[in-house]
Amino acid sequence: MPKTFDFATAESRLYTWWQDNGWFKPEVHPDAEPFVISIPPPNVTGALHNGRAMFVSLEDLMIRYERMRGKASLWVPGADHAGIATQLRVENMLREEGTSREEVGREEFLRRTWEWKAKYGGRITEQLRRLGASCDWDRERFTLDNGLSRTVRDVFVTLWEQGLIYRGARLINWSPGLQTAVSDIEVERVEENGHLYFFNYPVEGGESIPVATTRPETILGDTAVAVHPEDERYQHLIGKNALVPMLDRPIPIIADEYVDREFGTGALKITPGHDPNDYEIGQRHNLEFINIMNRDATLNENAGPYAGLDRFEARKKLWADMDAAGMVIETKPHTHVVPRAQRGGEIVEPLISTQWFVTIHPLAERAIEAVRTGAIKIVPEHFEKVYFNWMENIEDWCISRQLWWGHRIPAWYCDDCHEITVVREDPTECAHCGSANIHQEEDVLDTWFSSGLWPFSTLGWPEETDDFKRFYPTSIMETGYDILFFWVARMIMMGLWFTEEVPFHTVYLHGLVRDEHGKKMSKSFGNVIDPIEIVEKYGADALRFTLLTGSTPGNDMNLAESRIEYSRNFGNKLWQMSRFTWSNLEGYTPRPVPERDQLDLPQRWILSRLHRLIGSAQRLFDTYQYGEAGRQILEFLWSEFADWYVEISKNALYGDDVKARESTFDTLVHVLDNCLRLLHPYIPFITEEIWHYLSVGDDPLILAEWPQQDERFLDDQAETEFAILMELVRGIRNARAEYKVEPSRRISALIDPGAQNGLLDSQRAIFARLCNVEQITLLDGGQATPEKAATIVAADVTAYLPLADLVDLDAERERLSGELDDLQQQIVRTEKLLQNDNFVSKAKPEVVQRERDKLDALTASRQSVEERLAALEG
RNA sequence: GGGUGACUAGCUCAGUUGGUUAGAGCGCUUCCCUUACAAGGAAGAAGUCGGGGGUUCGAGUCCCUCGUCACCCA
Repeated sequence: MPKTFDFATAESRLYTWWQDNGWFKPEVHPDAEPFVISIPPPNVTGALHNGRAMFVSLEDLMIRYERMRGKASLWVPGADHAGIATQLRVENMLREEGTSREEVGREEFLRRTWEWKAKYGGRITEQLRRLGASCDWDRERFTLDNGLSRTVRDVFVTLWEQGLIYRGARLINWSPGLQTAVSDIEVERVEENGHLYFFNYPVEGGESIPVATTRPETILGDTAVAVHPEDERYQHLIGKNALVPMLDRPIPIIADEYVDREFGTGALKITPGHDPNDYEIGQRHNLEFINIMNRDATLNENAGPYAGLDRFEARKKLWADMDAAGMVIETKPHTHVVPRAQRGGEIVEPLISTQWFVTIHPLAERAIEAVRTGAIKIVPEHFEKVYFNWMENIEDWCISRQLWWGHRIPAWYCDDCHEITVVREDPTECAHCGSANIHQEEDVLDTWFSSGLWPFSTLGWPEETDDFKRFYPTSIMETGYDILFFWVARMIMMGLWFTEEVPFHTVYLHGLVRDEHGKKMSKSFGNVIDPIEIVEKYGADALRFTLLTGSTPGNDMNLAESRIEYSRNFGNKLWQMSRFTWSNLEGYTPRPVPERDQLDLPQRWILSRLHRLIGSAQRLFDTYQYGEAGRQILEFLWSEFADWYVEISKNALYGDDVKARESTFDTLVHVLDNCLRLLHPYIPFITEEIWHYLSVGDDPLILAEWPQQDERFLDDQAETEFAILMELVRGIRNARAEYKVEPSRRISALIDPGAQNGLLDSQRAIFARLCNVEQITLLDGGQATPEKAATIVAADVTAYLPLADLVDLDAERERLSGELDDLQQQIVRTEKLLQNDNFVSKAKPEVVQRERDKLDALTASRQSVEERLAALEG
């Protein structure tokens, strides 16, 4: 074995080997129960960021784990076409060429986009591979490929036929820059500094009413002024008409409880055509809906003299004109929430526009029910509340986008009878009047419409394919909580509606990856950690292990490079302990561990600890607590196996006792064997590589069986006894450090073993190895103890280190009395506890027993310390 | 305004769904290149678990309340 693991060459070599052998495919376990994950499809435009590294790590962990458990594990990979993002990308390219989308036309634009996709679309999947993603690449899908497009079309037509899709005018979010509608959840609300504009709204008959607004240009679209019904200030005005400034259009003054009397002036201008809240009020009061804006955010003819002006110019001009007319009261600085497009970032305008919508309530009801009944479980559980809260307040979904890149809506307008024809196969004539004068809808569907079908569309639905029959419903949907609404909710709705089954039984949500101090990673902050750079510097395993053990389900994670370094170090540690074992393996043929009575104490101890670990890991895996499980495996390997057992094993390995050597090998190999299996889902590359060197099994590790706890190895006695040895070793090391005994200096010890005579007699060699105590004399009571000695007490065992030249009696007395205080304190607490009848009668018996045992050990130690102190006084 | 979560060592986080002197990494102090490992080993310092109240024999863990900070939806 090389001195260190060369991840740079090993990773690609192993990945290719796994894949070429078909081990990523569910067919490796042809008849087994399936375990299926559909990948959250990344954008074709995308690059690997830490969020994606997180889902790859988690999903690959789940897939590898279930594969090792013998399931037919299938991870379906793919990408989505990302309508807006991709279109922007190609439009930029065209702009650089000096042309534009409009200039080249729809057909050529699409040709160019596919070309772009062919060239760059593979980058993201290449990056997923670098992390070790064991996807079945033969089943890779793309939301715009033929099969999936077929599914999308089928679903659209079916919903139309069921009357659940309609075309109509509603208030939507319009992105003037992108020139398309976007859905509510594609809009980000950002708190920004703006102004609150106060002015006097003229009222017929010469009066006026003070009103405040953050967007003065919308005044031109006002169709009412509202006050609170109980607001005394404005009672007399209710029912009168106000006059829209500069337009003199009369609008009613109405009363509505929505109005907040405390905010601004307590009177609210109502613009139902350009504000979601006003839209509702407008519906309640049957107000007029006026649209004052064009698609490019200039004002239209409804804005009178301001028509043609850009929205922000209009704001200035109108305000100046109102000022000149004496209506302005004042402007104040004001922070308010501004809606911005998630892609592009410019201010989104709510406006009324004719779009395609899905009537969502019938779908949502089933989706709520599925989670309510537990047919779908969300991990962590508290997201179920978030889910319900959103689902119960859901609004119809605007699914049309004024883009070219996407699934074109399969609807044809008739130029003669003006009816709409929605069909599965491209029509040649109007379904209503038979006219051939028809033209197809220009709009495409929201990308999330196709993503919502992902778990079943990727498996071939609506065809009853073999894959669909075998692998649907899928098992777990693992993704970030930030797309619970965008995506997960929609998959649940669509899945239930169309397949009449839940698309997955569990939703596992991970948190966001932030920088070291919890700030969002962004290019402008310069705090982005690029996962590919990390993989190149530390290896994919280090990144995976950090992401997997550094987070708990649903919680955000702060990623620090020091953490990744530590994971890399752990990999190295694992490599080194394996290399140690490997280097001693010559001539050894692996075989099962001997029966317990053939094992020595350290072996019994480490095997007991190992099998406790396996049990604990299983419990954690069963409850999706992969992070905690990974941390425990590391903790075991590093601070129990390497620090104690590997050191102790050297006694046997370098000794002459052949039987002892062999059972030591058995133990070392057994522990590593099991831990490599446990760790494989976390750090697949290094574990597979070590597995080869140790040649413990014929199969590759990726197909090895997941470890099971063997209760025969659980050994309380060995753990208790070994704990005494550990305490003594630590005590001796501590005394050596305090008295500044040179590390290389071999010393001797006199030990009063109390009731542990056999234990200490048989384990003398441990002290030589672990704390350089070469010669041990066991006292049987009568002998005198050396005066100038450091004393170490563990339970009823007392060790004396005669260090005549170094031990200062005053210091020693101080050390011991400190220890005595400590013991005394604990004894008092434990005694009090045990004297409490309530505790003894109500606590679980094993808890009470544990306290009793503890008290015994403490009391024994106290006695030893007291005796020693007395001797030193004398 | 409605909802969700967080608050534990100087920093970043764990803590098995109540069991008894709270754990890790980084950082800090001291020592050690001992033939698996300096990407390492040994010893150590460091926390009234945000404040207050309650339930319980027992609370970092459950309940109430207050505070601060995030995020989501209006």
